[in-house]
Amino acid sequence: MSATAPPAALRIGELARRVGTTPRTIRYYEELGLLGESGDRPAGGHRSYTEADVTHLRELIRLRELLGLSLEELGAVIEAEEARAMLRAEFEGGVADLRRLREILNEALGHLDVQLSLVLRRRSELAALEDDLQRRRERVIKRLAESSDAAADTRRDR
Amino acid sequence: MSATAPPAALRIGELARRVGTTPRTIRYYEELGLLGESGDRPAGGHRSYTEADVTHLRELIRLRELLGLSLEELGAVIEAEEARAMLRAEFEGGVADLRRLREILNEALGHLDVQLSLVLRRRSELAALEDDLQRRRERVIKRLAESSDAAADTRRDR
DNA sequence: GCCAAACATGACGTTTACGTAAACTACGGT
DNA sequence: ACCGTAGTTTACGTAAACGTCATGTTTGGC
Repeated sequence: MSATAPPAALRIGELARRVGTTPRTIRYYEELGLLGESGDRPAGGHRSYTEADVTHLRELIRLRELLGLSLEELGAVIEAEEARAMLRAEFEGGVADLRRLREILNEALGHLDVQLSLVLRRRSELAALEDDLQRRRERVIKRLAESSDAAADTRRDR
Repeated sequence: MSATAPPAALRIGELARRVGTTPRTIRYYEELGLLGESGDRPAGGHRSYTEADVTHLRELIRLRELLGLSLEELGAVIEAEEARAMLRAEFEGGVADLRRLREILNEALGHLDVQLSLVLRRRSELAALEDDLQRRRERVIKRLAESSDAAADTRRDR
């Protein structure tokens, strides 16, 4: 009996269903290097994924959709995740030196900051758009009110 | 001398430069029906645009980029602008009836609301993403601090 | 050990959103 | 009237991001 429940390995179809995409897309992303090559696979054997892969892939899709990044840009951006994986891998089998740890953490921090800056820019652009739309909406409403007044005048006049 | 300054007609190259795109793209958009067909053109004659077209095209590009809409979806969404144009056209040559006016205004309002709802959804999704990133950032920073403490311990121990 | 369902691996097809080249034409200035 | 620059149409090309077979292989269950 293990202390933590087994990760319950997923196959590509399940993973696809879980994140709302298709197996083909997942293989494509792997081909582009956006998803770790699933370690060692018997060459022809089925790909196997963990719960962590689910969140990772969801994250990829989220960045793609919300920031409008191309898959290539995405690859450049998500090296933060790789740093995290690297960290986990290095500490999996025992202790590692602190110097290396802080190196990795700093790298991850840099990548997170890049992503945050992208998000902030988008956010402000969206806010500007929203303001414009809101202003236009007000103007339309004002004109509707005016037209209503005019109609009232007409009724009064006749 | 006219009361208002002449609209200073633009040709396709200038328009493209102004909005940061290419003539090809503009013709393509026209082909898809996203840009009014420039009224009557001598069949082979140059396309002519006004300052209003500049803002209109900018708006299209903005919606496309920020909301991640396909050109087809865009076409469905921007009928608000067409309503506005219709209104302007109908009132250009004189008076029109109030019933029709309010009809058009209500239509425009509906389309604006659709756009606003799209923007709001995006906005909240982006906010969620930002929160996640921020949280992760905090965690990394905390771990960096911890590693700094550990380093201090090491120095003290030796 | 067998079998159906799911997966693997090419390879080619498809859609979207334009780019690019060719051959011809229109416009504005001198 | 001429001429260079920019524009027109038509058509084919293309990069990105997958979809869609076809064919063979794995896996989990009985």
